[in-house]
Amino acid sequence: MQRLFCSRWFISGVSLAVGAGVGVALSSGSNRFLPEDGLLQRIPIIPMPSVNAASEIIPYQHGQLTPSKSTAAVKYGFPSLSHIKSRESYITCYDPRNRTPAWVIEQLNAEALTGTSDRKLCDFKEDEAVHVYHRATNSDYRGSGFDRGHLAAAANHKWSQKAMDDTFYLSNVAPQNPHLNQNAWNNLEKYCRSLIKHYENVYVCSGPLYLPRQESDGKMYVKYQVIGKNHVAVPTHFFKVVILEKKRGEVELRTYVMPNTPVDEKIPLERFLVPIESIERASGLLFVPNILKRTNSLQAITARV
DNA sequence: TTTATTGT
Repeated sequence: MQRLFCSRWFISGVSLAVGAGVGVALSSGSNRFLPEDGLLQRIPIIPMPSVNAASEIIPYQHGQLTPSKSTAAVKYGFPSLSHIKSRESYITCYDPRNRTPAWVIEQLNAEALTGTSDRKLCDFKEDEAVHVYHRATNSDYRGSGFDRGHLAAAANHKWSQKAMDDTFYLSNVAPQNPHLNQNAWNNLEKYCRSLIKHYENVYVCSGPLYLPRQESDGKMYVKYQVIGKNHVAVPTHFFKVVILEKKRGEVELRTYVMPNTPVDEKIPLERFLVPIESIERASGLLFVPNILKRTNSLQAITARV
C-alpha cells in the first residue's frame, strides 16, 4: 500500500478541468448531460434495471430484438440488484459482501451545512433495510480497534436532525483506523466543506478500496482484515472524489486516496491526490460518467493541470 | 469544531 504513495501520483495529482467550450458542447447535445442536472445523474453506476423485468436486464446481444433464452435462467430472481439506497442526506450503494458501502455520494452546500443538529443525539445503528446475512452491527465494531468511520460525514448534514441521523446507519460506515478518522481524514472532510465558499456546487463521493499489494512471494494479493461475527471488511484505503462546479459551468474533479492507517496530518492534502482513473480501475466504479463518457473526445477535456 | 471509543 505504501507503493501508491511513493509513485508519481503522490506528487502529481490530477484535476480534470472541463472548460467553457465543453460546456457549450454539452448543452448542444442531450439535456441529460447538463451539469445542472442533479445528484442522481452523477451516480457512478450504470442504469437501474426495473425490478422483475428480466428481459430488460439480460445482457444486450448484438442484433437480437427478442428476449434471450437466458431469461429463463433467472426465473427465480436475480441474486442481487444494485443495492442503491436513497437517504435524507445522501445516496449510497451498499456492498453486501463486505458489509460496508461501495460508495456514498452527497451534495454539500451552505444550507446543508447550517443548522443546530447535534451528533450527541445520534447513535450508530444497524440498517434494517439490509438483509441480516449482509448487515454490519455495532457488536462487530466493538473492541475491534477500528472506528465506525462515516462515509457521508455527520457534519455535512446539520440542516436537519433526521439527515444527520441517517448518516449513522452502519450502511454508511466502514472500519477506519481511529487516528486516520480523527485526524487526516477528518481534515479532508473539513476541507471539502470549506470548498462551498469557492464553488457553486460541491459533490463528494466517498468509498472504501481494497488495493492489491505484493507479498513476499513476489505475487500480488488483496489482503484485508475482517471484524466481528459478520466479518465486516476493513478497507485498505479510502477514496474521495470531489466534483466542483464553478459558476460558469466548468467542472473540476479532485480525487484523493488515503491508506487506512495512521496518517500524519502535517502532510498537505494535495499529496493524497491521485488520478481519477486509478480509483476507477481499483474500485470497479466509473465517476461522472455523464461527463467523461459523453464522447470519445477526451481531448476536449484538459486532462492534467 | 469534529472525529470517535470505552467503561460505568
